[in-house]
Amino acid sequence: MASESLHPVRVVVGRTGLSAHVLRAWERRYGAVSPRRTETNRRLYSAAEIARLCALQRAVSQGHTISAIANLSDDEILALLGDYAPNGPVRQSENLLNACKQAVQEMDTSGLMQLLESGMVRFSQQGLLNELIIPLVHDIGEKWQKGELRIAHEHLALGTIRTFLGNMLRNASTQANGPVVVAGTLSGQGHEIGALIVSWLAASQGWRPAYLGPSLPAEELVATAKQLSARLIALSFVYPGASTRTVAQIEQLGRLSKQFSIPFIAGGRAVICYAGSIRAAGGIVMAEFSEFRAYLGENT
Amino acid sequence: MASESLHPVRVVVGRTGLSAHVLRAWERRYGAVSPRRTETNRRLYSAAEIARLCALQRAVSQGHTISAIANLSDDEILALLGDYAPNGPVRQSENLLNACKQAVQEMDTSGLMQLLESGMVRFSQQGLLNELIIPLVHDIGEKWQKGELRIAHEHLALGTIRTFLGNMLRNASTQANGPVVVAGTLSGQGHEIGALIVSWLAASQGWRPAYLGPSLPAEELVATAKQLSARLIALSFVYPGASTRTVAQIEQLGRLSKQFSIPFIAGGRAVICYAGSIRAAGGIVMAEFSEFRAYLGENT
DNA sequence: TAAACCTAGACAAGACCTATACAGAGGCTA
DNA sequence: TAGCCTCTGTATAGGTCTTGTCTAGGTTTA
Repeated sequence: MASESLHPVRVVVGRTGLSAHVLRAWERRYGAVSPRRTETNRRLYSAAEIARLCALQRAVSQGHTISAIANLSDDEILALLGDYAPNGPVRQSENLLNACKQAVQEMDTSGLMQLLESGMVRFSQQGLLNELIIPLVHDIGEKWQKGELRIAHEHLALGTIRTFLGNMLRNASTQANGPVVVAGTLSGQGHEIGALIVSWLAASQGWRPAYLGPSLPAEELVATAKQLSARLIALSFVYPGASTRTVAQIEQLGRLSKQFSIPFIAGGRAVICYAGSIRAAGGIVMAEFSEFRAYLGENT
Repeated sequence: MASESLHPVRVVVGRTGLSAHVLRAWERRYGAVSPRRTETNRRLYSAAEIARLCALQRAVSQGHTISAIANLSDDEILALLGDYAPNGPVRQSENLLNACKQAVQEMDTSGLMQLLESGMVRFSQQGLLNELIIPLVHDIGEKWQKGELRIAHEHLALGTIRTFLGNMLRNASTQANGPVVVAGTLSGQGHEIGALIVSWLAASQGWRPAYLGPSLPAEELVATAKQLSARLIALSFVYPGASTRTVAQIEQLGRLSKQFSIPFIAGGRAVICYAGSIRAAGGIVMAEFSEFRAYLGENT
């Protein structure tokens, strides 16, 4: 097979933060890596070698001596760093979740994104949602309310998760002729993660989601649903307190939904606060994503 | 096959930002492209060749050496850039911007995403911003104000663009030791595209952006900047009208910015409305992304 | 005729290589 | 405690390779 991507030394310097001198010293003295060479003897590092160097550097900064660890296997280095548990999947998910929480605390967005992506590889969709993303989002919400995280932590983390989910949504294979579901949140509900998850779930069940984002008036949701001949409108509620504004929006949505006979369905952490209004307006209340998944499966 | 559009060298210079000298050197020394010639020996570049040159340029700016990558296939170059190769043939539309506008009108998010991605292949970063994304966002804003688009169109389109930019940001290679810039918008400024673009530009100039998303109080921005030892705070203003709330936030930011001596810089469509307050608070006003890029380059 | 474009060749900055030296931190021994 | 050793990041010297830029001189275009 042809060349996997190979990188000159300056890329490695930039990505690892190690100086070129150190890179050469580690190679010469301890054989930490063995990069290939060009015909003219320039080093060419593979992505795996760069990752290894990053791991080595982290281990060194944690107090290990380079001479002692330079010739360990990749797995051993990762084990040293503690973020890789060769045990059962339970441990793994716990570790991953904790690592994510720590990344949030440290405002390390690229680290968080990497962890999410590694979760994508390690879990099924359902597992990823139930064991990583949802607990993480809940944890962030709670810590924020308790004042343990600043607003900035929350924004940084949710922004990263948003990008991650947006990606998942984009890469989910969409059926060309699947039924359309319009997803979003009502005016005043500014939290979009739930609606994104819903869109992603729908896409993975063969529906075609139209993700409208947060804070939309009821008319807009319905008008869009009409234009796209949607078979369903899905909403997410996160802010509790049953604000009158939100209730009014729900009532209006109920009227329009009947008029054009497009059913709507509601979920999210705060959906129970609005359950009465939603049922009265003719909507379906779902407490769990799994119920939503089942609903989608039955009505494809 | 009828005449596909062929472009003289000056067009290529404009679109790629490479000098004519460099274009010829890459061709002569590494065979990066093989443009056709007129009868009088002038070079004529195809759209595909221009795209290839853009991709090569991006790869070089990420640290690859031109000699090593000039003779890779198009797909290999894209793989190097971390973008996945488009599975289908790239839609050949002479005017990408119009196609995007139409996709917005038709609420075709996946079409819009595809178009944005093909733009990524076809333009340099600069070209993509100036010729596609910024005009598109402006167009959406204008049509929305005129009532030609519904809110839902706007949300759908901006959500897609958000995901796209979030991706660009993620894939931009980050320097391990680059200076940190905190990017976001102040409370009341809910439009995040500008701040995302800023983060992306910063990342591509060797900075490490912390993208905080929209609507943050000044204290949060500064506290985050302090925690991350940021060298700069970058803001985006989109809503005009000089609301007193925003002005108050700017003033507070000015105070905190002085206190901790972290400079701040502001851009965005509505920045002129606030230029007075910003300058009074000690901030730098930038009307164009190119100025911002220059600032970043000088202060790395 | 001025500006744009072409070829061919030259040049200089700087990126990268090897080899060697050096100095501070820490540990071990007497 | 002094003396000595190892470990490890950093610096220097001197060479090669890479690559953007420039020059010189000719041709085409507007």
